[in-house]
Amino acid sequence: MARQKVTLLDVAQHAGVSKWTASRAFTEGASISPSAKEKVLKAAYSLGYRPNLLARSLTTKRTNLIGLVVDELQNPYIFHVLDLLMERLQRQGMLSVVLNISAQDSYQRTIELAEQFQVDGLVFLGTSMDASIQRLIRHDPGLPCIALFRTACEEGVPYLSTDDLSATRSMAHELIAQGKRRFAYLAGPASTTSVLRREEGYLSVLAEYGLTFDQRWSVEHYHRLGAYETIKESLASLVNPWDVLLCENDILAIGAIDALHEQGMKDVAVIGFDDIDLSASPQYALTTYQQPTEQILDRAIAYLLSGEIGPVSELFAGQWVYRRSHNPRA
Amino acid sequence: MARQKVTLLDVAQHAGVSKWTASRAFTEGASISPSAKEKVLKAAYSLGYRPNLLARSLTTKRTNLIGLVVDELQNPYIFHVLDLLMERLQRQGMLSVVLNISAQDSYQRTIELAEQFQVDGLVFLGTSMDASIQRLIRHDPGLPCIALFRTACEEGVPYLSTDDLSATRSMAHELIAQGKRRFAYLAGPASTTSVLRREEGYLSVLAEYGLTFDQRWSVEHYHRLGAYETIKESLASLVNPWDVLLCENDILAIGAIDALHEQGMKDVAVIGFDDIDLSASPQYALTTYQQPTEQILDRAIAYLLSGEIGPVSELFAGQWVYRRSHNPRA
DNA sequence: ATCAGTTTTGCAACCGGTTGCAAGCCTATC
DNA sequence: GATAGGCTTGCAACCGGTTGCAAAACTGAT
Repeated sequence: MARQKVTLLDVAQHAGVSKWTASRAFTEGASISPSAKEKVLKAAYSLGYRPNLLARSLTTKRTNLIGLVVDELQNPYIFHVLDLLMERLQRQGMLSVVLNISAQDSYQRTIELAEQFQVDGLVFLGTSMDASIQRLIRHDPGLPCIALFRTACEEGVPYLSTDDLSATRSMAHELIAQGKRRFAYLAGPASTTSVLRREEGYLSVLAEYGLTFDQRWSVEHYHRLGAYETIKESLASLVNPWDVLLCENDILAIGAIDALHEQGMKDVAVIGFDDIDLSASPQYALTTYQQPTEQILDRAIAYLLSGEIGPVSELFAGQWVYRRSHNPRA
Repeated sequence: MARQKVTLLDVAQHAGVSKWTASRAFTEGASISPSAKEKVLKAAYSLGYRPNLLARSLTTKRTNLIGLVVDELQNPYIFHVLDLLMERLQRQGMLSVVLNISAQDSYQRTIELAEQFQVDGLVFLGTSMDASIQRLIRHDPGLPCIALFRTACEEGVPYLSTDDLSATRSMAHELIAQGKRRFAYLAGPASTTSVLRREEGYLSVLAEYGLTFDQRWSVEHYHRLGAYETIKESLASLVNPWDVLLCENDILAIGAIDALHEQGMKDVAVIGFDDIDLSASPQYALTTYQQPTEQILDRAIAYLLSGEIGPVSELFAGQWVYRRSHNPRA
């Protein structure tokens, strides 16, 4: 009935050594004779000993726990990243605790919770962040924090992200070169849109040609249905359609395509961002920007593990993936 | 620089009381005078004190950590469940650590890892399970374990799941009543298929009519692309198509529909299972079984929190959601 | 003012490990 | 055969909390 019945002391007694010697058997590079080590390990195995990592963390100050702060888990891309990140951390011997902001009332509370669990690092995954982050940094200067997949960032928190601005600018140039002139933009929730620079990228190029968005919507969640309904409603009262519908990310683009196809409007170009799995489906065949996910995750994990403070806050380049949606008549 | 700079002792000194009194200020229902409690709380606030939950767990034996063991995180439905579960646990003051079997070599190692982190409970999410689970149960009899969304289960581990068998049997009857006779079945990975009873449900009814599957495939992952390719390949050499394509879950059905539509085969009925968000899209309009997700999660959380050993291992009923795909010609 | 009864508080011990230190042992060298 | 030096080991103390117990303080009634 008693949880964690078998403790280090049990192992030590079973092996006929002191608990300190037993402890050393589990510490790599500790000074212990091969024979003692073998005795301890054998005793541990036969007793089914599981070291209590939490007790250990009390003295070592390392918990091997990384806090993953998420917000919009509706977005399939973020979910995919979460999966990859958790798996990689686990391969490095770390475990992830997931902190959902929407389950707590605020950032403040979420971070407090993470601190209480003594996480070794904190990753902000595609979330907006308010000023209370600052407080965290003050409290715990040794805690590596990093924000992923968001460009703008509060001072003090490094970020790793895609170069949204360059990506969208280059696409805008391309579309204009193809003769497109009437653009619409479908944005996500305001809090997140503000930390991406995709809209900015498109707009800045349009401005060079004296253009702007004919229409612009913002949906409350990164969710297919919201995008679908927004575009459907918009189409009902539309006189002449735009040439291109630019979307903040793929899941919105997919909802938009649902609405367009339902109305039989097959010649509006649709552009996404993320390159989620579904975008490759022949139903959608979405032209989109493939984020440099692996690169960003590799960099993030290196940062978390080494605690190295090197040149953080980098932008990485992905690439445009051209599918049918940007040129639907072809 | 020192992590966790401010400790309970600091707070106590700042408040002018002993650390034991300070400790009591944070324990609900402990015997402490209102004035002392106020002093401590004020000191804690001004110092930015964060109780070390891991240190606490040493004596209390509760970590408020729940291990979530996952396997196939490709499956959007499982991902959705994971999200819901994590959020609900967090609202109850518990945090989730996610353990991915594929990151560890085996179940054995995965469970060891969970034990080392002293989780208060273990949830197996839509995973297959081998006999090593037994060993876990032996080691730690007080640890609540529960398997979700899988019907068959090893002895000793309770499960909560959908009544797959009844669901698929009723659909089979219905389809046969509609005159369908030629069936095909698209299964997922063998390890998981075996713990679901969907195929069994369909087959058992077909057998009553002297029927069986004309064709049956198994794809290695619950992934759109695998299903798409399997069906696409199959269609290439197909002489006359089946009436109904039964799929183990929605994401496979969606891949299958991609392949069917691409070949212009619009009159094969497709049936899914799960009712993921995308199934409601007009592109797919998939007829599928809506799992009783909320019920199962409520029950699971009650079990984990209360440790109650009551009547576990229940099956819950969902409902069929009829959309275009089961009757595409209409 | 006294005393019993009830809070409130301080203390020691403990949870399951780790680590610096000093003592013990072994080996090697002269 | 003595001694220096390196390994191994036991010990005390500690990490940041909690808890049972007993002393202390307060309360109110006599």
